[in-house]
Amino acid sequence: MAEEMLDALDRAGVRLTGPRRRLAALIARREGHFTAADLVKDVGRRRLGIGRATVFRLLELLGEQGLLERIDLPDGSHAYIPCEPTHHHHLVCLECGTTTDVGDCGIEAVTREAARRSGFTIEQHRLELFGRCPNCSSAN
Amino acid sequence: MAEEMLDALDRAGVRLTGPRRRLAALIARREGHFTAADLVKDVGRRRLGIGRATVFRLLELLGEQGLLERIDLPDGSHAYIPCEPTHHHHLVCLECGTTTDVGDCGIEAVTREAARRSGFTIEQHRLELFGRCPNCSSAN
DNA sequence: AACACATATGAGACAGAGTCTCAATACCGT
DNA sequence: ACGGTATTGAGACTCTGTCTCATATGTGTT
Repeated sequence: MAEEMLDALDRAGVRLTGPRRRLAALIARREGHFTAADLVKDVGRRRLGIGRATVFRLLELLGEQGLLERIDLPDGSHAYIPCEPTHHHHLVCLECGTTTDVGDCGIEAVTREAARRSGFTIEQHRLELFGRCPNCSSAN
Repeated sequence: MAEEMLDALDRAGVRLTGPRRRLAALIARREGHFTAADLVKDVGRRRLGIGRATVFRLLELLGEQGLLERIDLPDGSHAYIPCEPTHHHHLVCLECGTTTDVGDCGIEAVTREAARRSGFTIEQHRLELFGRCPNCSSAN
């Protein structure tokens, strides 16, 4: 997972620096979504001495490579989810933060229908699903 | 439109104060989506002397009444759209900012399918469509 | 029409997210 | 090992949104 990110960065032609390796490791060991602030806190807790700006810069880089996607939580804050660089949507557990990807579940048909009704040309869409994961639903 | 908002506020049992009336008028004359900052700027330009906090407070109130919905633009910033208080989704023109509502276009089926595949219990979803409105598409 | 009091207001402090600058550092091809 | 360039950390800065609190303003009652 951390390897995967570093490979992608290498392929993108950026340098594999110490801070980037350490951050990749931190991200890899996270589960579910996390915010930039979470990462910054991790950095502080482990006294890695990595600056805030560097954290944001890596998040942006990984986003560009499609290895991380930024989602908008229901409360309006931003979070990141590690994921494959293919088009898909996210299912976020509101209780434990776990996320799962779901591929195309017929959303294409929905956007086509919306385009037909409105006359709009649709260029991008965002679908986010929130609920409870199997664990949290049953634990209840 | 401004009337509609004021009626709703009245029904909600809040006071119809001067600042609220003036803000409702400002919102009513806007087209498409707008940000809190846009409104604050309007207030400043017209020297209405309405505080920032009051603007945010009214946006929240109108949101609670379902007359305004907050959406997340692709760039991560927040905007508001005046709309009817029924469940629906938004189509946002990336060029001129116009928005249109689309009702249920089959999204229910999509969420059911995602729930089946993942085992999640889905509680809420957010679908936002971005593209170009008929005008902007033809103007090209 | 005036009252009484809860609600709303504006100003500005505050908190948090994210960006920018810049001098110092560290990667990496040669 | 070297040199040029990309990257870094620190901290200033901007922007969004929230909070506090003393003051002002609606509104139901009289």
